[in-house]
Parts: sequence; C-alpha cells; structure tokens
Amino acid sequence: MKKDSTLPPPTLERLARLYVLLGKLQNLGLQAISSKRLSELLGVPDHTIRKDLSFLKEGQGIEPFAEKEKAGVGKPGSGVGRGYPLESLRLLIGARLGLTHPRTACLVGLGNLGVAILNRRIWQEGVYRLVAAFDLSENRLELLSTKIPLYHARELERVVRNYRIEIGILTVPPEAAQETADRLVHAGIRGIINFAPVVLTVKSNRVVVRNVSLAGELNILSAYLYQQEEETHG
Amino acid sequence: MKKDSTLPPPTLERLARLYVLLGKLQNLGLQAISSKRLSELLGVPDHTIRKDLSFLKEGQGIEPFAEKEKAGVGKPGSGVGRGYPLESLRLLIGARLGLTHPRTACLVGLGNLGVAILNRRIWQEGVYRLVAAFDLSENRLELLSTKIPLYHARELERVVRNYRIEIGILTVPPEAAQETADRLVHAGIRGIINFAPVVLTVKSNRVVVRNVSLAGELNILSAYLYQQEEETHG
DNA sequence: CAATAATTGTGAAAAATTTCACAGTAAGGA
DNA sequence: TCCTTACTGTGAAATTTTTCACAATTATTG
Repeated sequence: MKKDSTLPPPTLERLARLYVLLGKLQNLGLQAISSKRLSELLGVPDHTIRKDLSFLKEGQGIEPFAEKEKAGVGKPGSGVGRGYPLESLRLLIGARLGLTHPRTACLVGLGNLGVAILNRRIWQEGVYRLVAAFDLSENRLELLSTKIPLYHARELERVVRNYRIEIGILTVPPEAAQETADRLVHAGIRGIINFAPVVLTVKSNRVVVRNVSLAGELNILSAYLYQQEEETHG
Repeated sequence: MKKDSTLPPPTLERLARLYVLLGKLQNLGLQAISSKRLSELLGVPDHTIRKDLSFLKEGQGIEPFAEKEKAGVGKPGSGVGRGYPLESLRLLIGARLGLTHPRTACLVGLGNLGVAILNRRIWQEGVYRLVAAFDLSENRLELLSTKIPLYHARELERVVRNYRIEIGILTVPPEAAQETADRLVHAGIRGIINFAPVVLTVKSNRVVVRNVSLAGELNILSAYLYQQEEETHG
C-alpha cells in the first residue's frame, strides 16, 4: 500500500487549481512568486499553500539521503527572484498530480454549452486531447467547423473504446444525461465531468465523477450571502 | 455573535446540492427518502447526510423547550413513507440556507456559454431571477430572442445599481473577465460565479466569488485518476 | 560586513470534520 | 401482541485539515 502517494483531497484540489494559475503567471512573463502573493491570487491562506507544497517532495529522492533532505522548492529571503520559481514549481506539481502525460477526452452534446467547450483554448495546449465530440443532430455535425473529429452519438461506444478515451465531458440535455453517462461507463470511460443539470448515478466506483452545477453554485453562493446577512444584523 | 447560524462550509455546500436533488426527486413524484438512498444518489456517506441534517434544527425553537427537544426531521422505522419527507425537508433546508426569498442575478457575456445559461430552465423556477443580460455586440443583442431583458455592456453599472442585482454570472472572454468583475464589484454586486478561464482577484472580502473552471476540473479529475493508477500497480 | 527584510519549511498544537456505534422509534407481519 | 426490520439522531471517538510560530535562509541596504 503506497499510502504516501495519496494527497489529502483538499490539497489535491488546491494544487490542481494552483497548477492552472502558475501557467497563467508564466504566460505573463513572471519568473518567481511568493506564497503570500499566491495566497492573494487564490484566496487561500499563505501557510496553507506552503503546507500543500510540502507534500511535493515526499518520496522524491529514491535513496534516503539522510542529509541535505531539506531541499525545498522555494527560495527564502528577500529581493527579486525569491519565492517559488514558476517553471520548476509547475513541473513538480504536474508530476505529482500526474499531469505530465496527456489525457484523452471526448465531448458529448454540441448545444451552445458543448460548442463553447469545443472552442476552448485548452485543447490547443497539449495537456488534454479532445479526440472526439458527439451529437445527435447530423445537421449540427455538418454545420460546425472545427479541427476536432465529430461523430454521431450512435458511434459513442465504438469511438470511446477505439481511442481508449479516458474522460467524458457531458453537455447533453438533462433528459439524456443519465443514459449517456451509462453508455460512457459501459464503454470504459474513467472519469466524467457533468455539466448537465442532473445528479448522475454511476455504479462503478472506478469512475470518477465531477458535477458542475449552476443551480448548486447559485445555492452555495446564496447561502454564503445569507450567512453574511445574518452576521451583519440580528 | 450569532455563531450558531454559520454552518460548517462542507455541510453548507452539501446541503446546497442536496436541495437541488430534493427538488428533482419531488418532481419525480416521490414523497419520502432515506439517508441511505440519498447517500447513493449524492455519493456522500449516509451518516454524513444525517449529521448535516442535524444542523437544521439548531435554534429552531426560540424558547428553550427543555423537553421534546428532539423533534427530528425524519421518521425512523421501516415501511413506506419512512425516512425524510421530501417536501418538509426541502423547505427546512431552504430556510436554513436562505433560499426562500428570490435572489436577483445578471449574466455578462452572451457567447455560446452565456446563451446556454440564458436558456436554462432554472430562471423559470422562481428561486432566481435573471433580470438582465449584457453583451458588447449590438448585433448579438438584436438577434437573440428571449424574455430576459438584454443590455449593452456599457449599461452594466447603471442596471446593476438600479435593480440592486446581487449575483453576477461571468461568461465573458478571458481578456475581459477581470475588468468586468471589477465593474460588477464597483456597482455593488454581492457574489460572482465566474465561468471565464481566469483566476479573478476581488479585493472586497464582502463579495463571494465562485470559480467554475474546466481546466481546474480536468486537472482534479486527472489527479484522482493518477492516484487510482498508482494504487493499482506499484 | 553587519544588520535588515522577506521569505520558506515544518513540527506541533488547535480546530474542524467525519466516522462510529448504538439507543430509540415505528411500521408491518407472524 | 410481539417480533423483526429499517430507519433516524447524536454524543463521543477518530481522523483529517488547518493554523501557528519560529528557526533557517539569503538578497539588499547602510
């Protein structure tokens, strides 16, 4: 049991977002950044960021170098260039989260939301490969102009199997969501990001599901606002 | 300090999602449901659900009824109708999260994603009122056919102020996201749901921000998959 | 070159959250 | 009526996660 290799879920999720942020900062031409600055950008306390980062060096050295163990990622001290070097930090997080080799994904449902996702720049960046997109409407498939290969939904299982697609992004109408998810799972998908406004049930506990729900977000936001209101007055 | 009124954040977020689920189950004509069944549907352990629900009755009785205090929400025992009555449970959660009076929202950016959100059924359900949608393109504004009032982006501040809009949903291109957020905050918005692929910085800590990020979700999913892979082999 | 300022890294303490385990409750059947 | 079954509700224990506090480190300034 390589228990060491599993990160605390909150840490994993923060690192995953930090990874995205670091990429953007790099594109801005920045070289290094402090935990304090990251803290402001991410809305997470600086000590939490440092603690999260401390998980990166577990099991890095294969041999137990008794001394010099303390090789941290960041450079202490004041002045320019102090803090965490963007590039190497990003690389390290990527390695720890398994973001180094590209994953294959497919998109199911080419309504407005699907097309929005189809056109995202992320597919040009090389970390994720959108190798297929599906829709029921032949018309829709013909009208869309894109480099991503488009298929009719009836081809779903075949294509997912053939290309060993790992991640499915669900942007179908709510009525179709559960059935589509079942088909994806049946075809061997490993993870689903669900944008349809339904609560998916997936039997297999090998499949990771992330629900992205506008209604959920609205409710969470409202609840926080309500708590603010309570605090302020009675 | 009404400390009792703030829920633990994980509980708050689970209840917010549970609220959505309960609505859907009600539409299915169901009357009651057990924590076990909810557990399967939500992917959250049943005891966690029961614990979350136990926060609902804090401070319900204004007078400290020393006896009969234990008035729970759900009905124990076997047979049909046991478990939590859908309707009253949903009402109770709604009351606790402040979901009883409708909140006003606006949508900024009418690209594919914006239009997808514009057309969601949630705006017909009465809990949230989408009172305005904005875009830069006059053309776009004319072409769209919807009951939601559409405005040119230059009207943003005026409309947000006038209607005292509480929640802003950001679906603008990444380049415009930060500036738009600043304008919303300046106009007195209280919460932002950001769908643009940027990390927003909002100074005011009175404004609640929820970032919905495809890249983030993909990274989180991949990281979980990677951990699975690690577990399986060496 | 010494003092200063800004920053990391981390054990240990504190706080928050989840899990456990079981007493209590009520329907339905024997 | 009494037993069985299927639930809830919850203190207390266990676990996880966050926070704290400070020693260690290094560019920069006086």
